[in-house]
Amino acid sequence: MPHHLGQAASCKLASPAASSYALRAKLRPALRLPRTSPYLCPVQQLENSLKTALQAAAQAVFGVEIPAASLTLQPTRKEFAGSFTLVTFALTKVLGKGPEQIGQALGEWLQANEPRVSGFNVLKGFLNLEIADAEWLAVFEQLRAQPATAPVATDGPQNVVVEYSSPNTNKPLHLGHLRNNFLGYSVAEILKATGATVTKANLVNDRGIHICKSMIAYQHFGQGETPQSAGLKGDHLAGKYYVLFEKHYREEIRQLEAEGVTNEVAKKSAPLMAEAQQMLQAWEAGDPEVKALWSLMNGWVYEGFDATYKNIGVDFDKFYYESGTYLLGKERVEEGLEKGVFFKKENGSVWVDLQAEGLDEKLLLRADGTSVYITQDLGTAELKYQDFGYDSSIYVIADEQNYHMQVLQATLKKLGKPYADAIHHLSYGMVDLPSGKMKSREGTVVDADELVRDVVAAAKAATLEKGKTEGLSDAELEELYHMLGLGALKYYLLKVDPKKRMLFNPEESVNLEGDTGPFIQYSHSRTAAVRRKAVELGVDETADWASVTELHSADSELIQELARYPAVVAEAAKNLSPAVVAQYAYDLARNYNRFYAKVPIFAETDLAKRNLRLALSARTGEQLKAAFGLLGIQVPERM
RNA sequence: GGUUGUGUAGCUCAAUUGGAUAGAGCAUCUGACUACGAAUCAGAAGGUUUAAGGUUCGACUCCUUACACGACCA
Repeated sequence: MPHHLGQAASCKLASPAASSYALRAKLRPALRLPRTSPYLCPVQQLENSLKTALQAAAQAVFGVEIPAASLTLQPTRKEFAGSFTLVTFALTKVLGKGPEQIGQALGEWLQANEPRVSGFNVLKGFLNLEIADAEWLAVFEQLRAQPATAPVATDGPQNVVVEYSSPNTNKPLHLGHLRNNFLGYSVAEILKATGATVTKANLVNDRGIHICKSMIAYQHFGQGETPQSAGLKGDHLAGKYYVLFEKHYREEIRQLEAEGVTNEVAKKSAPLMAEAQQMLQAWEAGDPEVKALWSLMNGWVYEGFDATYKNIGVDFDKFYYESGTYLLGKERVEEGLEKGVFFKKENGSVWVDLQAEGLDEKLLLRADGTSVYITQDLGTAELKYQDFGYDSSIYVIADEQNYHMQVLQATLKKLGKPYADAIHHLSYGMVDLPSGKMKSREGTVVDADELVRDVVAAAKAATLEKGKTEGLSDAELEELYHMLGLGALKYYLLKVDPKKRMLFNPEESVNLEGDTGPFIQYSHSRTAAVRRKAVELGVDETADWASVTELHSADSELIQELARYPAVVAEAAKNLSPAVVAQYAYDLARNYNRFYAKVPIFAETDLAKRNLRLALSARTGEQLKAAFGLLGIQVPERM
């Protein structure tokens, strides 16, 4: 490993040399391991027991056995009475009756024989079931038996590598990288919440023509400038020279064209580009002077990245560097030739034919023996498997590389790699601006560091305006502004389905009302205020509510929302979608605020009810914190 | 040209994977702070789900065709 990215680079999962792939393959013939049975959340358990009761009802009333799979139970829509709805259309054929008739008959039987069902109503083909308050109290008890952060067992993968961020070292991070970083971090945390072992990996693209461009420009115009002397973060300094290269390079092309050279030839023959190409060759040949400059500039960049990563709150367990892996793929190419799944053309270049897979012929190694992108990807995939023996390897990469990732997976399959099926491309859409696409050449790229500064400043201004932070120290205030600014930004980027292209509106991103991160952070700080007040009033925290028999609808609705959290985590993990968690956090916060406005807590005269509501409020706070933790967003005690 | 993704209120996003009258937020309008925190809550208005067919008890969701925008591959 040629470099270290500061503290973030602590590779606690560094692989022991003994863990060879061959050994692991023997130990692990199948990628999917047998699992403990998935954990069902209280709501799912209730649904299952309702299904069993419905089967019994069908048996008793119609004398027909219904498979559980044909019973579709869903949450009742808000405008109707009830909590669960059975769609009876699907049963008309099996039971030989009309949908209303079925609903009525099943409902009557349940109300008479199933104590959990306190009432029902039928509308067309929908049977709405009302659940007894005692059952909701039991559900809440069951939920509370586990802490909000308890792992949710699923039948998903248990040993996962999530590769994300993977920046180029010639310029600082921008808005697009932020979506990538937030997604990668969050998906890793969500998978951890299912009990999986997760390794966050970063494959740093530290070699190639792009960094040579920065280096050439630095040699020409740098005059020994350093991040310290320039007062610039290292990544921004490298970016400055990359821009300078492009500027002078364009100028050279223009001059050549003025002399009558065609654009195509000018691009290739411009002196600066020739120098950059030469430098790349010198680098590959190990030229000590070039390597020294490369180390120096990359070192600056890593310091800059390290600061940004720290600032935005993402981390990594393992760094890979292309300078260390780019040659590895050639072995895989040899392997493919030996196995006869790759072929050589007359000029010596190596290809794989993927037409049977609906793809194309793909170049794997150039005629001169130099590698292309996919060559190193083949090598890195193998290396990652040697290091971690994963049963799932997730690549967080923008959807412009969909084809590339398909080719990678298909090629690994051709090679007969057991881990080929474990590869998963988490493909996310690009981020657009109101002005259109981000284009680095047109200078419309939103810089990550600058953006973070802006959102934090906006959070600060709004917080000062509210003026509710009396008693916080200056340091605590700075922390709060940062928490709120980043909360707004992360939530904004994560609430959208990853696979969809999205629009970044700077004004909306710093908004803190409605469907925003700060709204949910505010809701959490409300639960914290309730807790403080309870302590202030000397309410016994262990006080129970055993005598409560009747609930307000706001109570039971909040319980129902709270109790589906484990199912939400499982779904988010299955779909690799932080948006599912974000949506849930918003729903829970809204539910809580409604509860807060509708029913009294401290003014409640029935002390058992008051105790229940305190417990509901506390649990809401824990789950908002847990859910936001999965998104990489912190929540404040007051704001 | 080939492959592929997307298209939902003025704008940004949802829709339990085929279920009820398609839901939220922003913006607009109206109400609620000497209530436990108004970064909140309650309400109004806003839709031929790009278009046309098809599949069935039922379609934003599945199929076909067209259109628009994007990405990738020559």
